[in-house]
Amino acid sequence: MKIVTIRDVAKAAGVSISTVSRVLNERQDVDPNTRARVEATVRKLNYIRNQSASNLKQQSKSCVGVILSGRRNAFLTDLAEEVMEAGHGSGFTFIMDIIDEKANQLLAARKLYMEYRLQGVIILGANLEGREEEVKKLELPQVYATIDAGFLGSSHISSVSIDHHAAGFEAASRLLQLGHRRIALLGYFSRGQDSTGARLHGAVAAMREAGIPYDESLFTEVNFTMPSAYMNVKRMLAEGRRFTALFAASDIMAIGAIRALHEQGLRVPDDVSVIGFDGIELGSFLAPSLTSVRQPTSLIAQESVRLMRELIETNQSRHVQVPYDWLPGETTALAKEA
Amino acid sequence: MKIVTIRDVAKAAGVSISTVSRVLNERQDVDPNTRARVEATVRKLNYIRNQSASNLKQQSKSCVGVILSGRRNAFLTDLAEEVMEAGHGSGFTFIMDIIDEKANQLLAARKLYMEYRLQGVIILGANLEGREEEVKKLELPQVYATIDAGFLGSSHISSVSIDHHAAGFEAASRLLQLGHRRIALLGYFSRGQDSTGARLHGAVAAMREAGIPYDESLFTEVNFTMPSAYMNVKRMLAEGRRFTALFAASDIMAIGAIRALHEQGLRVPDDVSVIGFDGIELGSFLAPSLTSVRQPTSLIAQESVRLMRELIETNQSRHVQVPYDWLPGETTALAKEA
DNA sequence: CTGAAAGCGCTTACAG
DNA sequence: CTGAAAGCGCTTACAG
Repeated sequence: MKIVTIRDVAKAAGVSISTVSRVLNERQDVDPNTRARVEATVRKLNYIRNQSASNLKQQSKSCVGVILSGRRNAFLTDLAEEVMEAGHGSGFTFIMDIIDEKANQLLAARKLYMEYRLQGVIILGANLEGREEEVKKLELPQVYATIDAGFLGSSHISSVSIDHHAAGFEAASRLLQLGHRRIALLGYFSRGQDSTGARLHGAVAAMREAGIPYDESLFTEVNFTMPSAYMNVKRMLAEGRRFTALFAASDIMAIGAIRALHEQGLRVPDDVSVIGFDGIELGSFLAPSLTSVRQPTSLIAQESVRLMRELIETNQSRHVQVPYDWLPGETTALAKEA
Repeated sequence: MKIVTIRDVAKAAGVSISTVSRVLNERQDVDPNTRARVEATVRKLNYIRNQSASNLKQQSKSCVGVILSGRRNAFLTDLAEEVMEAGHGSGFTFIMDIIDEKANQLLAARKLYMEYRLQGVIILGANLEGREEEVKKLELPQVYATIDAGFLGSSHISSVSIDHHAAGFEAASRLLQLGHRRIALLGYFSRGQDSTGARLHGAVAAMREAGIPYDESLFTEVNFTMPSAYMNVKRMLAEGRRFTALFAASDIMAIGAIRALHEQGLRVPDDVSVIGFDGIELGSFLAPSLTSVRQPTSLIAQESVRLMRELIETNQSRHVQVPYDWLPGETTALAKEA
């Protein structure tokens, strides 16, 4: 395939490459007639700009990196899509890097920044636990989506998230109101500086308020995949650890858990109530549909883009909290004992 | 953040940038001592190569594009991941473009090719129906995964796929053996040059062989999303179009269909048997688990990479067929009437 | 409003 | 085995 360069376009249109470049970059200081002629030539020759060459020079372009931790996390991939959509509308160009869930997001962000000369990086679903110093040393505009990074106190870092602790508190409260006393918890159980830990800590707080002490035997550590949730719940059941309700820190984990319950002959919600987290599309198409806590994907995406713009244009750091929704479903019911 | 360039590395290591470049590109004509010194400097300075600059020059690099049609298609996103994995091991660099399901893959391929000076493009989940000319005009090495592009007879095009027609035939045969006579079909119904059409045509052929003529009222056109399958099956049921089995051209569609059946009070598989297609991970975690036809993701991924290599290195075009697996599940049962 | 020229950070013949 | 130099295709002050 013949490669058409800006030089070919310039020659064919009878102008200099500077002028073609101006037209391509939609600068206003071009004569309308010239512009029209160049545009026609671009179309006729099927010219497509070489991104590498363009990026090499153009440092001021609003090219932003998006780090997606874990491609299997339906919530995050949805969020990534919405971020790109929200950004395209307002002139951002994105370059996305999908990394392993367990990979270091900060290293990935740094690498992407260097490789493509970005203006900043939006990091989806990060775990900042114990990485305060590392994050602060990364001196580039960062926006963390789904986690509150305010505690870092960094001037080049913004974030947008729901109140994970409150959401976890609400989920557990709903189960308590239905009469459940033995509630299993699925997820990571960190100190709570990350979103997942905060959800579980919130749930534990609700239980404690209801006079139910934390029962370690009802917690099982699970990474954010269906197989992991499935295996761990299966093991819990095999070990005779019984419960009438289960709160999973993600919908995907809830699905794996439900399968394990199903194989054990336990029915959802008749024998065990289940609440997930995130509110992914799939949840509402399951039978029974999944009860969950919805994170407002579009809103988080829009805020991420807005925060990135503020960080780039006015050097302003903010930490935004957005509301979550309770998502009623068919996997929760009154506890049998009640 | 300070940006470290190849010049900085050269200065710090006391060599020329040519030498640094040689080390970075793992050329063999470098003194071991010099190499070690440069590598140490690279690490010390945390140098990361500017991809734009590198790509601008280096046309011979094995950079391959991957076009993913539709991010919501779990099978294709899995496949994409496996392709990148298979390729990294063998020295390919990938640049992925996720486009809308309805967007033109060929335009996307061309654009990606021009923007990044690729060696070729791997296209996942394409529909070639009625685009023979357009595809052939795209004079760049193309590998189509999941569809047989042999009919194009193009020397710069290879492909790898299962026999979709046979797979569809088998799915329907299984339902027929279970005594089903009224079998609903979900998907696109094209002339059969695309994978989805072939699956449905295969199913129809099986039914015809069993003496069951094609009943248009049992077919519903659905795009590859859960909501679309859900809505359309809901409509079928509302219109009183009854069936005892359903074959969906993808697992995702099967899930949407099952939800519609559930809401109508029809139980799966007691009242309606369901077979999906693809064999995505989620299927086996549903309760009941989804009966399906598995496309061998890893194998398709590996073949795609191998075919691309052959196309680039030896200019050799091939069309490979890989086997599919029958994936037994819990959504199929004997027809009630039987 | 337009063009000639410098330069972005690399890679790669070429010469030694 | 190593370095100086040309050049990849663009963008962007600068001058007019």
